[in-house]
Amino acid sequence: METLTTRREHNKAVTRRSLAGAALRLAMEHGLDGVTVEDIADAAGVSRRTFSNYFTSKEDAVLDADRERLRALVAMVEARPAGEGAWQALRASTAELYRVRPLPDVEWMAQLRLLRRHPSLLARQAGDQVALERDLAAVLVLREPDEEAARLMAATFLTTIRTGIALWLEGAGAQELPDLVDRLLGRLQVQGT
Amino acid sequence: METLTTRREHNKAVTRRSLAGAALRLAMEHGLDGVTVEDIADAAGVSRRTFSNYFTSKEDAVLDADRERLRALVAMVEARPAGEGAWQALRASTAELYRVRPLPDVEWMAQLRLLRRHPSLLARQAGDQVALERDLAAVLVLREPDEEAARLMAATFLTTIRTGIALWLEGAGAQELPDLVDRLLGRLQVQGT
DNA sequence: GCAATTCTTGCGCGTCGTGCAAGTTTGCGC
DNA sequence: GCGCAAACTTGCACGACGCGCAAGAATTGC
Repeated sequence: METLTTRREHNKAVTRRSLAGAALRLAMEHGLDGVTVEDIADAAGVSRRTFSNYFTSKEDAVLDADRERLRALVAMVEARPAGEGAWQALRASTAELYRVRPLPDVEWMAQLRLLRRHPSLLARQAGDQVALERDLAAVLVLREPDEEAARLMAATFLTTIRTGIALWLEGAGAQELPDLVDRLLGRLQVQGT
Repeated sequence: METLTTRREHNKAVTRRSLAGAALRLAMEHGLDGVTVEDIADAAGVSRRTFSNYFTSKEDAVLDADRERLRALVAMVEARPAGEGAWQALRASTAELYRVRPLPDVEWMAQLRLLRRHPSLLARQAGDQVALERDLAAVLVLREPDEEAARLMAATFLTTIRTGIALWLEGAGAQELPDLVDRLLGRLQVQGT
């Protein structure tokens, strides 16, 4: 059993996962405001100072998995067949994401729901997405040469994802999230060129 | 010259405007990180504690005018002719907003540009918009009965506004912001029902 | 004018983010 | 293995922040 990467990178990845995991777990258990950075650091077995070396805030840590998911999505879009149109590539990648990396079990999601209502998390999530818009647009521009259109697509696409999650969290959750998101994506049309 | 509202409401409004104005001015002058809440409070002639009675953070205060603008926009959408479709009402209201409340002068905007690059402001702005999505969707639902579609429209509309501003800030600013935003809105189509 | 409501202020406390410097771990060439 | 350099962790210290609380000041309505 060898580490594929160097020991350093491996250790860092472990610490990061440990911190993000502890942040999410503790926040779901005690509420976001019921947890301090120190609690998270303790649970991960590192100092408060080290926490700050990885994340700038609790919110940052809690949403780490989310960001990682989105980055994976961008990579999937990039890997779609060359001929495929921009919006189609986005839709297909989204479906692929839910297939390849399904959501955790139901009661876990139930707790996550409560957590996600927290305003500072919503704000942070929105901010993260804004930061990703450029990267996504850069990938899209290969399929949609008009930069303005690519940028608009990236932004509205990410917002649609977020809206889908929001609706799903608000609703009884009767329907599956992937179906809901796909339906929303189908309603949207961004004209290029 | 009588105050139209009660003295209390008037005083509060004055203090709020004073704080928000000082926050924006000082932030443009020294950068967001170069200003403390205390600085802002001093400039507005109130205590640090009182600042917190109005705003929860610097970012909150700096973006106050922005939020107010958006709330005015929602009111405009509500006031559009009854027969008008949802998206059309949004587009028309946006144009109206730029007509009724034009942007301040050029050099003021130039400084604002620098300020707006600050990540914590972008995040906060995005968060503010998310908070407004519900209100906007509630107004839209009169014109677009499908709640899901109304919500999606609200979200993508606000994102388009934000994207327009972002593109405008990044670009040389050669074109007028209202034109840019309107063009983006024209590219987008949200299917109802 | 007076009592009730609302707003301001100062104080205190726990938390947060970060620069810094000392200590520890890891990587790598020899 | 050995030892040096780079990278990472940690504790410390500091300014700043957000907010609960209670006392004082302003405003309201009667």
